[in-house]
Amino acid sequence: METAFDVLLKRGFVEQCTDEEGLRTLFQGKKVAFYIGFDPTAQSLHVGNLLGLMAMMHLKMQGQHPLAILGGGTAMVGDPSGKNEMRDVLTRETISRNKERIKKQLKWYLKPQEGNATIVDNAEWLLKVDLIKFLREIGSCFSVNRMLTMESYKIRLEKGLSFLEFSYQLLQAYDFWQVCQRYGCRVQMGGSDQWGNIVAGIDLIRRKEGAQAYGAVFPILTTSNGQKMGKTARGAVWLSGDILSPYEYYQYWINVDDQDVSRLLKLYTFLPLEEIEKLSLLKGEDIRLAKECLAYEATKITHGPKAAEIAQKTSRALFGQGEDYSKLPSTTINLEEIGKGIPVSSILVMTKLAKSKSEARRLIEQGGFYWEGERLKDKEFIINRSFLKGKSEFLVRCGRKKYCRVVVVEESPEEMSR
RNA sequence: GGGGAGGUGCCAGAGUGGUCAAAUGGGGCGGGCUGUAAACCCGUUGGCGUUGCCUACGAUGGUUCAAAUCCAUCCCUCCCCA
Repeated sequence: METAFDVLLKRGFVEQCTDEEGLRTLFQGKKVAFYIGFDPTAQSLHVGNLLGLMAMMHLKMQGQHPLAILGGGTAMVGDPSGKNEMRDVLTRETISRNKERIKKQLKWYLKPQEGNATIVDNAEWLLKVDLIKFLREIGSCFSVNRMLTMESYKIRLEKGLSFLEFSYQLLQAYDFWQVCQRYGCRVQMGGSDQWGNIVAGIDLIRRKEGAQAYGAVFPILTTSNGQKMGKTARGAVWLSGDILSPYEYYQYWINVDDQDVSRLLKLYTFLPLEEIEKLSLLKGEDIRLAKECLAYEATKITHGPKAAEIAQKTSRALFGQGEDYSKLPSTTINLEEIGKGIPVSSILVMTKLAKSKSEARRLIEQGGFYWEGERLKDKEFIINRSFLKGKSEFLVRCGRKKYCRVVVVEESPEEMSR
């Protein structure tokens, strides 16, 4: 019989786990609480975190009970795993700001209000911990010798590791023990860099409870030629729409490597495996169709069906047939300003297509700027009223695939709101 | 606490008084080729009012006509010893 765990296995979510048979039996039939932690170290979760969320959603659909730990306590310390440099110690204010945002995201995916999913903040127990008691009860269970041999510390042992970060593993192990007691949770999952921390928790539970706990880790997201995925020019692929618009999110998926499509479809969409198999048979140019499915489904999951549709329409309009790119991110410019004349380089900065005027000039010079589809190579060009020819909306393109809409308005937005 | 080595651009890593906005590689960006793919080739990669100016080589002061380079103090990291 196929268990919920098998679903994850088949879709390629499991890179490594402690006891495959054990997990399979555990997931047979009855509800099992399992947990994944999310530390609020940034303003938003990113596609890497989404992998865990996808796993949680899958298991939830299979009738299991996911438990998300919001790492309000652990974020105070900072996980050194997988990092090759010391982390900045985040201020309490930053953490609590991030926490609010990330909690919203977790709710969006896990929908705890429907039941069968729980979100807890580990600050709840970690902030109350008494140091001496902790060291005696938990610290005594850890062997520094053993910790030092762990892969996750290896880089950092060369580059520097403070005690603060070193102790992170104890906190995560403690977390696991806590949720084991509080929720009867005996399974933890995470990114592959979490292996060490997860195993530490399993050991702690064995020592404290004499109980068997389990762990599984997801593969690291790399492109087929070995580079880390989830990076764009603008940094990580954020899940929050106000940092990365649904359109840009959609584009990220559309632009994925051919060779990664099938794997990503399994991981980042809920499409049935048979369907994915069919899509994987596509060859050459047609692979784009599979990418469209991927992009659409993935965008639907994080931004909703409506946003996904708009993103798809916009994308098609810009790169294929169709005219409706009205939903493309746009920048408004005051007509009065245009009257005075604005250098093109400034327009590029305003539309955020270039970070600075120097960069904008460079880009124009190199022939990477297009105004209404026409290459404009004069970096000193001044946009003025006569150039607009009475139109009030323009499509601006930068490079091969970055677009922005420029809308000319009579008055500045501030004046309009007054 | 003692001794040694270091902190350079997005990253890695040269440079050890002027010729340094800083070699080289990676990454990024732009162009070409294409399928909004990969690979490959070419160009580019601090900012600005761009033949010039400003800000930058851990921080702050100092020496000098001139400092990433010399001196002082401080902060941080690594290694060895305790």
